Amino acid sequence: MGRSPCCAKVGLNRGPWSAQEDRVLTSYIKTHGEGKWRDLPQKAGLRRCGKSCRLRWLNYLRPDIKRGNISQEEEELMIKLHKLLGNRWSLIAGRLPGRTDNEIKNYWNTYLSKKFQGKTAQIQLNKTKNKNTKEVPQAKTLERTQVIRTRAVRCTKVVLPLQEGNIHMNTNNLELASDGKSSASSSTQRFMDDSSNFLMDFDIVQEYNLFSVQEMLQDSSNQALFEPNEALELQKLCSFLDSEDEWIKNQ
DNA sequence: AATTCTTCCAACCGCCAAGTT
DNA sequence: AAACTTGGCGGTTGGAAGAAT
Repeated sequence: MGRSPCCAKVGLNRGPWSAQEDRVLTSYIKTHGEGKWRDLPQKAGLRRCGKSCRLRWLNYLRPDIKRGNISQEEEELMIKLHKLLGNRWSLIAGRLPGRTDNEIKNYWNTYLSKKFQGKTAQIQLNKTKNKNTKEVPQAKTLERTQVIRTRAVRCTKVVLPLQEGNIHMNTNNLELASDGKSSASSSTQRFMDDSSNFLMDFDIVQEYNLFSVQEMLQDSSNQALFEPNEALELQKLCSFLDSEDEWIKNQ
């Protein structure tokens, strides 16, 4: 009973990957694509756990990965997103093209967390160290706001109907597409066709912090955080939740 | 030059939720 | 419905590399 291990761990390689292992994994994924991590090691001829293969590919071998030299712009974006989302590394990484959650997490824990120590409303930044001798701006301040709590889950099938003129509906009525296509209404289909799935990352039913989003959207310096269509969707979501609250109060 | 200390990050671990049987 | 599997996440750690003594 209980959770079985992802693989038999006996006789498997552990620790740093060799160049040969990297080549084997890269070659296999280029031919067969990602996924089926459990079976991959055996099929590819690697003496590694499937999880380890997945991690190595996602965090290091993927062709679209940028490594190192995090720019000032990326750092500022990281700080803003962390302020908004907290330790939701995968979500933050999703807003920083080419960066992985592991890299963001490491960068935060190594450099940025040291800047933002303390629990007061305003935090002095005084750490300047950076591996690449890049100077980090000093004496910045960061206002602490509540973060939007999201769930670290695969969230691919929750659809938020956000069309203009949306009627009131209880959150229990949020439409769930059973197969991602057949049950999608025109509004949900529109949403799924949208280039941005950003909003689907949030669990609005239980943990959405409306105030934080509204506050964030009102701050023009945060505009760069979102694509125009994403900002629009967030604003629609705020309006929708506002009207939803009103409607519930009136029942 | 040798030793100790510190920093950094790749990799591991356990947990959770979704998906499958 | 329950049991089990899979994929994904965030927290933590071990060891290599660099800095300090």
